[in-house]
Amino acid sequence: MDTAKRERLLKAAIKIFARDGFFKAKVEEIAKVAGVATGTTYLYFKNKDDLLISIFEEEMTPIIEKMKIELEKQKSPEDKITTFIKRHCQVVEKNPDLALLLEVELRQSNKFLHEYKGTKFKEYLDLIGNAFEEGQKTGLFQQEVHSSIFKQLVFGAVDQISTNWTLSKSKKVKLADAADQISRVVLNGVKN
Amino acid sequence: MDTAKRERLLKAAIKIFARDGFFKAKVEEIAKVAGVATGTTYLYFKNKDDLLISIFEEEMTPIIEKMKIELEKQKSPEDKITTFIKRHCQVVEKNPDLALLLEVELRQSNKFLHEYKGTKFKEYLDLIGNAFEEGQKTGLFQQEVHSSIFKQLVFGAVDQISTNWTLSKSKKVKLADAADQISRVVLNGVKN
DNA sequence: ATATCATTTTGAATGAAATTCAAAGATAAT
DNA sequence: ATTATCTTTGAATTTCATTCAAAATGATAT
Repeated sequence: MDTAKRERLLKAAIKIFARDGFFKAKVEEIAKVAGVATGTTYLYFKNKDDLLISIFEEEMTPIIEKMKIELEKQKSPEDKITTFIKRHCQVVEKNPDLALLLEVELRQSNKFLHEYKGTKFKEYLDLIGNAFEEGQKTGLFQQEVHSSIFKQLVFGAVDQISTNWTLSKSKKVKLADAADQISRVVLNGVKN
Repeated sequence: MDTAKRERLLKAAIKIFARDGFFKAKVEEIAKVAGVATGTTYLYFKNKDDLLISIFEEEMTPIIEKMKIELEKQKSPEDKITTFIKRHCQVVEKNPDLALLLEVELRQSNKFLHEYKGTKFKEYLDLIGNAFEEGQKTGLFQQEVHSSIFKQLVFGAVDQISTNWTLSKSKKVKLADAADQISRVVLNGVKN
């Protein structure tokens, strides 16, 4: 098992999937970009789907870990939520190819790879949910809003805005500004 | 141009796309369900992507029209936004197959994401954006939040929550309750 | 260093599905 | 009824994902 070759294939796949979309992307081209023959791809990955799943597994894990560490540094639930939104946007800004892929394929995953992907994505969402519940316990946030609604509301908002930013050509709006506005609205919206 | 035949193809496509997913669905089977030969599909639609985009266009148009009429009845910007969220959720609840198709499969189409970005979707988003700007003018809503951020925030939140509801098996949470909570958070979040 | 065996890589062959298009069928006009 | 035009057909073509027999590379023993 040549780890470097596997890594080259993963990076090439991120690039090509982001550019062409998962279904239009040609395995032949991913192999070419990685500098191997078409068939070699199938020595390192079961098939095209497995290539996508491996990207989730291997690229998402460290991102979630870093996010967890960052949130633990924040003392107040408010700061945790602000930090989550800000850092999510920073990750998107820094890895537009990966972001586009995760953003767009996530829904498909929700449908087809539900069993596999469920835990990883849930883990990410729960970072928001847990911070919110903590804030509810201390009386900072309203009791009337359910945490499972709040976490999806925040993720949905951030995801929509950052996906749109990634796809837009101009990039005249800074994503960090958008992050500030999202934080302002959602926190103001649930504070007592 | 045989309108009835075109309509039969569209309805067949909604059925088969919803059952098998866009990429697993075979054009041959859509044609069979519609009672025409495979090639006939290509006389009415440019290709498989165009079939999906046409579903979006033609099913979305009456939905947007009804939403517009409903919003015009509301006097305050606040009521317009609450109504938008509530009615979006009602439409999703009433047409789960179509909703799933628009929410999940549409995003898989490269054409939709990169090339199409149609006016229809913008039109829908602007219903939120316009209500928000109206509220800003009358001093009801904060000036610091930009309408293009607000409209995407609201749509992203509603879409995330309703997509998740559609995909979830249990359906124990009522989507109408979720809609109330979303309205509460986003309006409370931007009010002066 | 050479022969033998094992592992990895290759890219042409296979199969499945989207798309095309020449021929067949239907409709209208004279 | 015959010719011209327009529509539909489905087999042929094209485009990929995936497979696999052969070639290349590497490891081990003599």
